[in-house]
Amino acid sequence: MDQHRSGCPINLTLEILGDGWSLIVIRDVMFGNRRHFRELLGQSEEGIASNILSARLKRLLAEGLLVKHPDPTHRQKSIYSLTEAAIQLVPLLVQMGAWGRRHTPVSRELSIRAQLLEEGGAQMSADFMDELRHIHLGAPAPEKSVLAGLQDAYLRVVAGQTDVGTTS
Amino acid sequence: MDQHRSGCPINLTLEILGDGWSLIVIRDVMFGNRRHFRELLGQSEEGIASNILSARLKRLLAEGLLVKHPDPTHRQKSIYSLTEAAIQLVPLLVQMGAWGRRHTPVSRELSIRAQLLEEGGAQMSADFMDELRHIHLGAPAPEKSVLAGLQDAYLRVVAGQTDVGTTS
DNA sequence: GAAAACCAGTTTCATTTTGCAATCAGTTGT
DNA sequence: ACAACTGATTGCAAAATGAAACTGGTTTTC
Repeated sequence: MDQHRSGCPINLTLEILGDGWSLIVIRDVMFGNRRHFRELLGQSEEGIASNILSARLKRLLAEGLLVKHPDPTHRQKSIYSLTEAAIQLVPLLVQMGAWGRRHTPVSRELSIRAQLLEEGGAQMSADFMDELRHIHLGAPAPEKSVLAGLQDAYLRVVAGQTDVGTTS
Repeated sequence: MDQHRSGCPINLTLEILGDGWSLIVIRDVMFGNRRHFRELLGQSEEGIASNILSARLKRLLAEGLLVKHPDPTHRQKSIYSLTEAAIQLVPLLVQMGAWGRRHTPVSRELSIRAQLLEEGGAQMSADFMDELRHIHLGAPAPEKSVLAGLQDAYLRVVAGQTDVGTTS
């Protein structure tokens, strides 16, 4: 947090998230529920290097988008959690997914979640954010799990079924 | 366009726009209606360097987010226009502005546009996109100009009036 | 209780990208 | 002819990235 290029909200958001990896990390914590260093390192589609992941986690902690807690089951492990600021990135990520689905060569398996979130509209995003507040901030659990529904749809697509999301 | 890291829509969007300057350039073309190299170079709040601007314009042309036309008034000048793909970034930029306004130290003058677009909702974004299609793609002109409204509000804030956007 | 596997990073080093200032050649106005 | 302006390019130092090996510690396995 030295000096800012300008006070424009788009610029300031870009100064925090405007690189190739920060939002990937947040995406994996948010949608993949990856909470440890090794989970983020190994199970990522994109294959982030350990030094880059380390640097990004450090920066996201400093920027207040993530919080680190010790893991009771393993003295060396830390559990990374989203903060409210990161949870409020949901609509932005939904828009990124929607744009990517329309203008880039996405794969079907990896875009089904984006499709469902786009079709689910603001209500679904709000429900998802409530669920994230439960998972990461300890808020009361919502009745239904958006995340489970997204994961179900993903697994169905991976399994080869193609009639997902067609609101017939 | 060599190899992609993954087929995830968020990742693919990040591969195109995940740097500190690309969205700044698009923002200036979109909201500031800067259409020439020099306009983008000199009148930007953030002070982009000429080699970076040159590289970014080249990449945005290659990615299909901008299009370049010769300027009839000057043989060396080019007019940069947004493509439909870039115009569809409006909701994303609105979300970036909304998040930035909530979680970064924005300045009042530079965030009034973001505030109005956020308050205007999906309808205002759609109207704005129609206006951009008129300006950049030659589509028929809409009745009312969103851009003029945003600029008005900006100038009112700069002039010192503080009762803008308070939906009393 | 020793060995193996796992953990969160760090170190090293080559390559690439940025940031900044100076420069460039072509174009236009005077 | 000449100065100002056009969209860039060049040179160079600093920073960021990427891949792999490595570290110090922890837990599991045999």
